[in-house]
Amino acid sequence: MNKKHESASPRHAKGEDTRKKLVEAALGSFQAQGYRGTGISQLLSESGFPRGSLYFHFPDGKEQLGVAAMLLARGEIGAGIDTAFEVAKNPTEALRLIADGFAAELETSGFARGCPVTTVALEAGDDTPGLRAACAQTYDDWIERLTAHLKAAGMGAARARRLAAFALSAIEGALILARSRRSTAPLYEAVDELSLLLK
Amino acid sequence: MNKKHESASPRHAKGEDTRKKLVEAALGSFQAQGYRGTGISQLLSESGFPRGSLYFHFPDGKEQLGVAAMLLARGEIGAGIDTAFEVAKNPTEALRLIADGFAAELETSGFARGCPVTTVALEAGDDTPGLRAACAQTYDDWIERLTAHLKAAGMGAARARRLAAFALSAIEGALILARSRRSTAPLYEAVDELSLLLK
DNA sequence: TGAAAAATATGATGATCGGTCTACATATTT
DNA sequence: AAATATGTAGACCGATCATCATATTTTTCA
Repeated sequence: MNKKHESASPRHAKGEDTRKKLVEAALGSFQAQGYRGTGISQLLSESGFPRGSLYFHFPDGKEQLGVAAMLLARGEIGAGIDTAFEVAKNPTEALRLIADGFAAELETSGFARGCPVTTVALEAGDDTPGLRAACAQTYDDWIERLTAHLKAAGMGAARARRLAAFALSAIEGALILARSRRSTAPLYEAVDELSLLLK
Repeated sequence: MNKKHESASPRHAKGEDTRKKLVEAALGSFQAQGYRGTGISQLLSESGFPRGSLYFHFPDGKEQLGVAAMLLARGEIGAGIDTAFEVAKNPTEALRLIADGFAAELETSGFARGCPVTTVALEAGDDTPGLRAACAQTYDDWIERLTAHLKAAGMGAARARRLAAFALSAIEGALILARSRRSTAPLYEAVDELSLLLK
């Protein structure tokens, strides 16, 4: 009768589960419609949870939910970066794999879902300082990962850090153009140009 | 008593003047706070116009105002691109001048104002198709201008178009990182890396 | 000039939706 | 059995955008 003991992951209390689903739903909607473009009510009706559940898990409301969503995005895309560099033979190929991931996201969503962080970062102003900080930390985390991988590929530390930041800039910008033009071409063109610098 | 005759610019009907001021106020607020983050009421109280005036000049409401703002941004930044390439000796220097412009905008606003189009473009979804189109056209316009200038500098047509799009990607992405980290460094680093490709 | 017509300005109003909070019910743990 | 964790329901207030009927100004043209 007790369901808790048959759970596959005993560490997962039931509450953690609804919390996780809320964050996932939030990330998906934020990514496609933006932070302000996503209403709490919409989020709840989509995920099926009642209103109060959200405010139990996120007493500080929408912004706290946004921060959690950014944290999730950081981990997901960060892991994507790591595996891309592990699988690929060289940095150029790794960037191409990363581009593949974003391209798939764009195409399966009708070019609605670009970078989940950028979408939110541009909306986060002084009124949502926590959200703003979470976005900034996410970018920093990705740059650090990229830097580490470039160094591991034999690049000098200073050059690696610089190229890592530039690669992120270029890819983020290409994602915006790609979304706007409804084409993944800018993404792959950016990778091609970046590969010229990866020598 | 009649004020109309002492106007310095006889071509400017009075109505056009308030329309222009509304668009300028809108662009400024959209750039700093985003499209959805900017309320009509806020816009009106800032510019001092009554509510009805806006809906007289923009019967389709906020979205039409947004489209007009994007058109203004297109012209302003487009002109900035042109003059940068006219003044500069080479494309690298031109990009640096363009970066200077964005850097000044960032710093005078406490890193609140990045690219006015990107801020809006990521918020424009299927619910605001006109706004989305206006953003896309603006990017296209800028890429065309950049392409023309690169070709004028002796670059092949295909390479020019490709580099133009990549340069825009890189600068737009750098603007996002710059805003997020509250530093203009990513902007100039992007220009430095781009200059390596401009040979 | 002067009166009709068009253009523009005005602000009260409404319907909707936003995020937040409170009070209570149920489940789970101690 | 007591205590805590979580789920549920609905009411709240403020802000949002859009609309309207009505002034006022500007233009037209007889």
